[in-house]
Amino acid sequence: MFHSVSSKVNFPQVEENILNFWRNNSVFERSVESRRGSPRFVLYEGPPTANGSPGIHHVLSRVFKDIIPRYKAMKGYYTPRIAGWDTHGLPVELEVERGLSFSGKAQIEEYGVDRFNTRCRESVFGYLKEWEAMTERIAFWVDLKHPYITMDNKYIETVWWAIKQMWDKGLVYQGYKVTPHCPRCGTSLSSHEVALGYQDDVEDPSVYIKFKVLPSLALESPEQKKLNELLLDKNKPTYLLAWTTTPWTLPGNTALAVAADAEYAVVEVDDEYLILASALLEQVGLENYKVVERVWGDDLEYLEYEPLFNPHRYGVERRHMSSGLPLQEPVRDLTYSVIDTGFVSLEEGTGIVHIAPAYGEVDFEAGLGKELDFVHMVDLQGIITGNYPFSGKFVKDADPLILDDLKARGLLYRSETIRHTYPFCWRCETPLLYYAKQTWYIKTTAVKEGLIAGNDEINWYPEHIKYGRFGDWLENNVDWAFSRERYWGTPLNIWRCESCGRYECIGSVEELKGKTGFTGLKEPLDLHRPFVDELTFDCPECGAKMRRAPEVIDCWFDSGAMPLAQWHYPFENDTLLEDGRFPADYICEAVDQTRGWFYSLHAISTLLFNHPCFKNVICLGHILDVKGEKMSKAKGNVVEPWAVINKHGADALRWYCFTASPPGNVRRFSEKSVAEITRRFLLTLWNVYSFFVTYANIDRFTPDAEATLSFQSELDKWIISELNQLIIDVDTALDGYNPTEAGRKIESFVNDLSNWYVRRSRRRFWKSENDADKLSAYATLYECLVTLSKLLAPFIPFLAEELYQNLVGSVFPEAPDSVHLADFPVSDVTKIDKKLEADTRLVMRVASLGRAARSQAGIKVRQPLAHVVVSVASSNERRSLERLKPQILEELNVKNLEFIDSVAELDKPGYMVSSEGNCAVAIPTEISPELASEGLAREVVHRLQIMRRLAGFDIAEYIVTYYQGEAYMRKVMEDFADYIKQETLSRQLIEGLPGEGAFTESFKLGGYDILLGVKRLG
RNA sequence: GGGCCAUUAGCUCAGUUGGUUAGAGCGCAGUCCUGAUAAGACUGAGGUCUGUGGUUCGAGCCCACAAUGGCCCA
Repeated sequence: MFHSVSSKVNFPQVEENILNFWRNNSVFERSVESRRGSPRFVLYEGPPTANGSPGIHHVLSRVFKDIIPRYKAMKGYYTPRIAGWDTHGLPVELEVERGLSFSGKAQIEEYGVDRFNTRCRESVFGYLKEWEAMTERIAFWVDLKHPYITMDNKYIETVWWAIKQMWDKGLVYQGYKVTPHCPRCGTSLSSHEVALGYQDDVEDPSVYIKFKVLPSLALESPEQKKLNELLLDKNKPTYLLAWTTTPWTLPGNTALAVAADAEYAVVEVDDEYLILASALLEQVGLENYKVVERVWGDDLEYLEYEPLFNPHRYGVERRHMSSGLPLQEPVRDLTYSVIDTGFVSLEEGTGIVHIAPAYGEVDFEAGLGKELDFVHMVDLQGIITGNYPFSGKFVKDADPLILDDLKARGLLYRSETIRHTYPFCWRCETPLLYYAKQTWYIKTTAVKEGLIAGNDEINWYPEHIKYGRFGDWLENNVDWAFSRERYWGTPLNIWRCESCGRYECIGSVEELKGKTGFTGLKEPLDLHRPFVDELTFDCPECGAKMRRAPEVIDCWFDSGAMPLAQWHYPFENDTLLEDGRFPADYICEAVDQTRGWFYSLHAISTLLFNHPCFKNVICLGHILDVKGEKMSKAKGNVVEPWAVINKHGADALRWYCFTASPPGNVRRFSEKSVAEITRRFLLTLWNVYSFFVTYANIDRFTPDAEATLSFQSELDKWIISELNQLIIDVDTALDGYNPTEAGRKIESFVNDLSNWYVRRSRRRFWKSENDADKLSAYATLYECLVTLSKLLAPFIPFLAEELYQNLVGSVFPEAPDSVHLADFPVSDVTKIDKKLEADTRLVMRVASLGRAARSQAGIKVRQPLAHVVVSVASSNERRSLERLKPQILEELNVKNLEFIDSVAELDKPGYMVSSEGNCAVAIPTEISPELASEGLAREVVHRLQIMRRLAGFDIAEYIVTYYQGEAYMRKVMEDFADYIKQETLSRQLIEGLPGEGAFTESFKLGGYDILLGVKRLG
């Protein structure tokens, strides 16, 4: 006996019970261990940070991470899955800073790095319990008891090892480079972080500045000489007109750039001359002034001008951009010159570009190329240094003061504002400053070819990411700025000699401890700041003290090193690269990880081994709200996963994730869709299951593993054929990392099973004799349900388990006690009959048309008709229908099936035709008295069935039926007595008043009055 | 400014290598069926397949350009 199954079901409750079963019986662990020794299938879990509640998008990625390993396990692979937690980085620090109401690094230092990092350490697991609960509840099977954690000493040590490998290959360098810098967080941002924070429509100054040109002796060409004559005119000074949107960089100006091959005009404006590109005269509004001279850009080269702010006058250092940036002596009458560069735009501005090497990437490059001066007058907090009138101000606040100063000196030609796109810090929304400073880099550009070649071997789903978003990113690779001037992170493992400046990279704790003069160690060892900062040793060159560089490393490096660091490679598990644990077969994250984790994994793996570390990747689209807008706390449109799970269950949410839309697309999430999934799919499946169990128990059906289904009807053969085809389809789709297609195929099968197989087989299940046909029906439906439970196990592990345990567990004690320990079904291709499948589709079509004809004629299906007339495209189809004739007769409640050659023959009085394409079906509209009586008998049966249910009788319970009515009705009751008795499980039909305790009702059927009563037997 | 993705019924989505009259589910209106009943069937309304060109005997599908939305980059 199966345990009884109500058609009413509370999925979340069923799921909770199954969770308990899995927990109490270590089913996950056993599902892994039972396949030990088989080939491995490796999933890398991209570590989330548990310092906030998991969102619906985390559910999406976690169920996609789950389904493939579950499938592979059932296919026999050994597939341990290790959880991981990302614990370092700016997001964590910012969360802690927020909690402490800090506004910058100074407060952290004051508070103490020790205490601050302790807070970070606590914060990263603030929501661990909730993450673990959610992970378990949605049945993401992963080993939560032994996770890798990026802040563990062992994890850090592997990261150190990895950096040391790169160091030894000469791939780590310290560059004086302009990087996007967040003045609030006090650190550089990597290019992928910058990408997160662009804002449109930012209002900034748009100003035109005049740079006073000085006469020169060095000018030689005729044009230059003419120019010089103008410059010698003491009454009319000459200015180069330049344009900028960042006035605060003007004190750092050390050159002006022109385009050598562009034409420039000298315009006489009132009592001064202005120089700018001819092409931009109109745009700047100078087209109506007199052009006194036209020259080429290269004539302007080497022209000297007065700096707007002589750095020496304002107490700011001036360095020279030759090797080592040597400090320059004060010069009273400092001049700068015009240079030619390739990047001067003639689309906007003036065609003369202000160059401040400290504050722009191209400016810096130009500075290196032309050996310009380097003037840096802003500190790391974005505050102007020196003794300018605007010193001490934040750069953006200094902008208007700088402009006032220039205006007072007559050097501001025009001041406006523009709206453009500007990058902001993705965490704290402070405008980023492009800022020259020393940063540690990994020379990823050295392995660019390897990155691209490695990508060729990776399967991306969807495919377009491969050579689209990811491929483009690799093609445009720049070196990885991987150091951060922060506190909570893997400390950079580079030590520097205080005296001679020698650097050394340390690759392990052992190596560090073995250094001559090593000191500062406190037990227990904690590799984090500030303790690691205390670890010093002697410089092997000069004997002075070696101190650690103050930076920590980008947390993306942490997570990207997980293939090795989760195993503490190479300090432990040194066979990792050969024993199948590397590379991963599968990873899965959302599309924002293209430049995040996907990249850091790929880069580190390529740098170390010149080999990709993942073979297949599903790249998920983002989840939007029901209106297609991004979910955000501010908008209040964030969907809380627990609410959905508690109401509809995890399986419903999982099935939604897999089948609702292609995984790579953006998806609009609504709870309504999950509710629809439940109705459309889960309840349909449940109803079939409940139907089966109800009747199987009545008939004491016991499946026999050895039995051959030799008595199968055409209907049975058909659904078994569809089932075996389904196994192939699902297997193929999952093997190709396409759960969506696989799930949709299952949906379609369940629909056929419910709405054709079960509907057409119902009478076979409730007829009284236990004959071969009935057994065949049970065995067939049983096989479908058991196979479905296995096919569905990776998708909806709870419901699959419920089906399996009841259908298999209660009958076959020797079978695995969980569907997740079972093997994936194998298709028996000999049972696939394509002809029968096509023929059955045709029958369905004819039945559908027949019902349509009945509907149009207004004749109930309950009313039997003499025949149905069908016209089909070919004699083949006619033969097919002949073969499956019983299905049509029963479905349409007709006595006979007739064929005609052409639709035209049907178009006559007395018939109602319905057609589609080459197929037409007609029913007679005349009903003989005999058929009318039979129809009435069926009507009586129908009413009695409803009464049985209303009276609360059991499905299999026998009753006595009473009736009283007009003569015609009495005759119907007598003529069809056997039929009525059989259908309604009535032992007797008694004419007369219903007995004591009977449930009675009276009806008017076909115009005749009748009183009916039903009563339990004794 | 550049790149990628999407755009098919009110909503969510299918739509094979280009080939009859573009489909499903939900929702809506109506009818039916029902011992799976918190299901099911049928009918109806609802589509210029985002637009404009092009290739072709034939385009929802291929090409070009554009629009809208989303994402990424500068």
